[in-house]
Amino acid sequence: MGRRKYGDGRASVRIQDVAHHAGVSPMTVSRALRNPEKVSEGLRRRVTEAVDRIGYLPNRIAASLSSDRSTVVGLILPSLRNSLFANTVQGISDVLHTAGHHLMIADSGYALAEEEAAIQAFLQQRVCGLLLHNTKHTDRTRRLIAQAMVPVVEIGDLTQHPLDMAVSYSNHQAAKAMTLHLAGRGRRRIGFVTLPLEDNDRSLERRRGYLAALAELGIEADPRIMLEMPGGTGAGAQAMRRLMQAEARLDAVFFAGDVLAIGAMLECQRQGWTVPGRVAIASFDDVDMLQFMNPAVTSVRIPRYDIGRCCAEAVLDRLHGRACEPIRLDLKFEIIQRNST
Amino acid sequence: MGRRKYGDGRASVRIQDVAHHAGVSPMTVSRALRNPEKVSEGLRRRVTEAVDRIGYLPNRIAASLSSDRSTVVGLILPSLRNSLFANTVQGISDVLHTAGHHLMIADSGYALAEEEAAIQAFLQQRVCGLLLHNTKHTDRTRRLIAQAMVPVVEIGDLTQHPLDMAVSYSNHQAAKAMTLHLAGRGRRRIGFVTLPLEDNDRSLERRRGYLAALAELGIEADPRIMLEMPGGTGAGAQAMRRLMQAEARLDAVFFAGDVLAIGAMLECQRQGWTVPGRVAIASFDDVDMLQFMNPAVTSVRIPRYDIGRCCAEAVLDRLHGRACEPIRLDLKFEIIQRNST
DNA sequence: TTGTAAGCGTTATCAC
DNA sequence: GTGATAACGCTTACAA
Repeated sequence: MGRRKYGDGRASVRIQDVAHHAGVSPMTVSRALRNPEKVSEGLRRRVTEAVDRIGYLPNRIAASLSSDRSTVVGLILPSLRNSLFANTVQGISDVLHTAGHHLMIADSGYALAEEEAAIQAFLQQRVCGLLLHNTKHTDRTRRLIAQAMVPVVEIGDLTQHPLDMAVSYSNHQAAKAMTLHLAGRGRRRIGFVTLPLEDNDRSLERRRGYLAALAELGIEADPRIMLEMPGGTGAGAQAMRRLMQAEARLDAVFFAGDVLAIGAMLECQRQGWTVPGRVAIASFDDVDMLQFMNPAVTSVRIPRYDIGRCCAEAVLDRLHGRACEPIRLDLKFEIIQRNST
Repeated sequence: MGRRKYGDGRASVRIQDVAHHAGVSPMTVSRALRNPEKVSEGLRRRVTEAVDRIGYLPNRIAASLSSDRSTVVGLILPSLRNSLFANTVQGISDVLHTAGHHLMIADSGYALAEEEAAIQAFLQQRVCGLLLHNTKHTDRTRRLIAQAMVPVVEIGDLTQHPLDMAVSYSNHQAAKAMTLHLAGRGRRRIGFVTLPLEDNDRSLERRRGYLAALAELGIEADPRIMLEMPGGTGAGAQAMRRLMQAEARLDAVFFAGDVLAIGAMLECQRQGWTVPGRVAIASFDDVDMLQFMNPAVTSVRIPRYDIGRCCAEAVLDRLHGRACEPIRLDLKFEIIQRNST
């Protein structure tokens, strides 16, 4: 036996209620709402009137179960606090919204195991697509995704071997390009400050890019001027002090994170180290702030919003049967040169 | 007749498949997974083994439909780009994650009609709770929510008359307190720069707070030194110039938005207007950056992360039958005084 | 163009 | 402690 016994009262209005009020069958209601053109005008009007009168809100849970189609896309970021991701999220949201889809968000706290848990949870919610910032994953994550038959886009780095699709830019190339830019401005002793490397493919790729540039330039990498720091303005300031102390001939620092760079700039002001006279400063991720610093800071600009748009579109394309083969889309980057270099 | 005809193959493994493999009924599988203690140890193990072997992921869509219980909370923000909200989102996510719940996000683009549409969409998804940054809503929004029987928390301002619950701080009191602080530092001609006011209850409350403080101080409000600006560092800089031009005796400016204040600070540096000598600067929303400016900027600190935690907890409490009466929780604010005032 | 019947994968209920 | 059965509210497939 079922429930609905002691007037336990589910609150919500069902399609059948609309059908009664409009004097039609539930199927006609369903059609009138989803394919109005497939229903005669009279019925169509009676249905929409009934819907308005009794306040019917179609139950998408039931629709999803029945049709085996979901409209929810899952996004997993390392952190929700990072304002850089905000642009990407907005791009995703804009595209999904236009298509009548929805967005679920989780964060992995920069932990692979948490990413795995979040993916499992999303698959249980039967999301119709998965957007992952990470490109490094646990084995079980790979297995889950292989089984799931759901489009997946990795967006944090243009990895060589995506799980499925990749829409991003090359952290490696970007970091290399910026290092070469500094060299092009006559700098030779170029420090490098990275965010934590553990399980972070983006940070690792950026460091690799920096090292690749040095190799190409025939400059030997000097571990004393390569720092791994936590995030935050304070960490940037501290890094700046430590580098200046470690190497008197230091003539440039490349910060692989915007907040670090800002902290470093402010520290230079405090210490009276002129930029770029005494030392050049370059940043990754072109936040608004950098161009308003004094001097304005040279930076790698990443098309974060576009990455969001394109990864969402990649999922939708797959769902709609357009563009069925896995894509690997490079949205590039730009070196924005300003007065700090 | 149903489907499952020409081997159209829904991919996913069902509870029944687990049941077969474990040699038990589907109900036992369901119980073993949700209430392990209600199943004998032997069956429990057989079930978990079967689950692992065939890679079963419970279908939460079906579970939700059957049990009329969802684990998804919907959050609607004016924008996803604003990094201030990021802290709140993280707080929400942390709490929901711990409780095994999930988060859907949408943005209203600061438009009431979009908020309404997002709420309708979320209700169709049968979210178990709704978190709204806005406190101003369309009539239809109010009707939708009244019908929905879902816990709702408004988090952008501690409104006097919440739809249901409110977890926030008083924008009015905060702006008033900061204005009084400036007066307490001997300032009399205090400019005020706000973000767009239209349909934005937070901005309106902040301006009301500013005006209330002036009234209390017996200072007449001067429209020439009250500006409404779009967001961004550039707008802050521009506002600063216009205010200095409009009123030579200007001795303080209160920016009701952190990015505006930063832009203004940078402009003061460029123009050689000493802070706080020539003019004091105060900000709303204590972002990291403000304390690293030179001089560090006095600001209202809002407990954004805690607001996120508490609003999520309010929803969960209601769902679990704890704390059934509507709460209105004031998380307060702090005036962080620094060298700019 | 409209309606009927079956079934989506789970859980609530009751019987054993 | 375990299982059979009937829903949950919708859509697919097919018949009229």
